[in-house]
Amino acid sequence: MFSKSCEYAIKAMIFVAQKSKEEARVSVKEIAKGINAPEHFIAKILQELGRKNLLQSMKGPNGGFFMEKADLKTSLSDIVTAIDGNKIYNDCVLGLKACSEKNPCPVHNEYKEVKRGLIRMLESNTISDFNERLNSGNFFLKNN
Amino acid sequence: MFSKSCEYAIKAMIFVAQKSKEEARVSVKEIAKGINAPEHFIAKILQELGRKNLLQSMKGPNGGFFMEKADLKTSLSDIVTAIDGNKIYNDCVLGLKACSEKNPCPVHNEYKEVKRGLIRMLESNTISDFNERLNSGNFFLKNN
DNA sequence: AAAATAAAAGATAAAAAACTCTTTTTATAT
DNA sequence: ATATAAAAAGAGTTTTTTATCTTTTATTTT
Repeated sequence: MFSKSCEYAIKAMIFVAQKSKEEARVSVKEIAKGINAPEHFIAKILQELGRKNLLQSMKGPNGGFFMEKADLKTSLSDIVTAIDGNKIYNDCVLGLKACSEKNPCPVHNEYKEVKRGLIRMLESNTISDFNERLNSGNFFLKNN
Repeated sequence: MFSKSCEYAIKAMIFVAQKSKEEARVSVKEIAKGINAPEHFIAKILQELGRKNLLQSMKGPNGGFFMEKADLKTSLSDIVTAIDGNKIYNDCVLGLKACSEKNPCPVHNEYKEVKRGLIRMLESNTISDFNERLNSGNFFLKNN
């Protein structure tokens, strides 16, 4: 569904959001540990998320990654698009370049419904939604 | 969504089904050309589909791939599972091994609905459905 | 100003996926 | 029987993705 990078990105965004409640900054090391991701790899992803302005960062002592209030409005779709591009929106399930509404592949119409549901899900779920869920204690991000 | 191999597999299955209406056998070369797939690569995939008994093959002159009536009942799900395994059924969207109904990740419940739709789609669409659609002339498999 | 800390950037390495080439096996036709 | 055709199998190669290591730049603290 998503690339590994994208999975990490989503987890990292949620993790940073959780941690930056009390104005704290989170280092790459903490994030990597917190979401079981390879440190230097997640660093690259965080850089990209920063470039795309989905979260903020500061260098130097007491630096790290953090979120402003606006960043909490980021949707899953924003993250997925930032890291994996918009192939979920555009590409044919069978990888046919010519596939379209007017020239549909045999799976097109059936997949359209699934895709609609997926996109709706991606666009309606935001980081602050996830935050609330985690705060409730009924959801988890840890892998073990 | 699916691996490249899996996309090819689906296209190949549909292509062979189309061609084996009149008892004909189709060579790897024809299939490769017909679905714009690299010849030796699709050959491997066809081998695997054969091993899993989703289609039939014969060696030698006038040999090639073909389908028996029963093979037309193959669902998209059968093909996807044969090539990509059942990660669509089992894996967490965020790649969390510990994610489950009892221990859900923040995306779990929302994704569950999407997944349900996807699986329904995969299981209810068969090769013969695609065949009929292609026969109607309103659907296409060619890439250009 | 100097030392320390942490992200940014760049370069390299390992693993997986996609693709290619060669040889072997099996069936058919002559 | 022999030659031929086509898949099966095996052994690479290339490309992409994932992961690691090193150097540079920015910020803070002393």
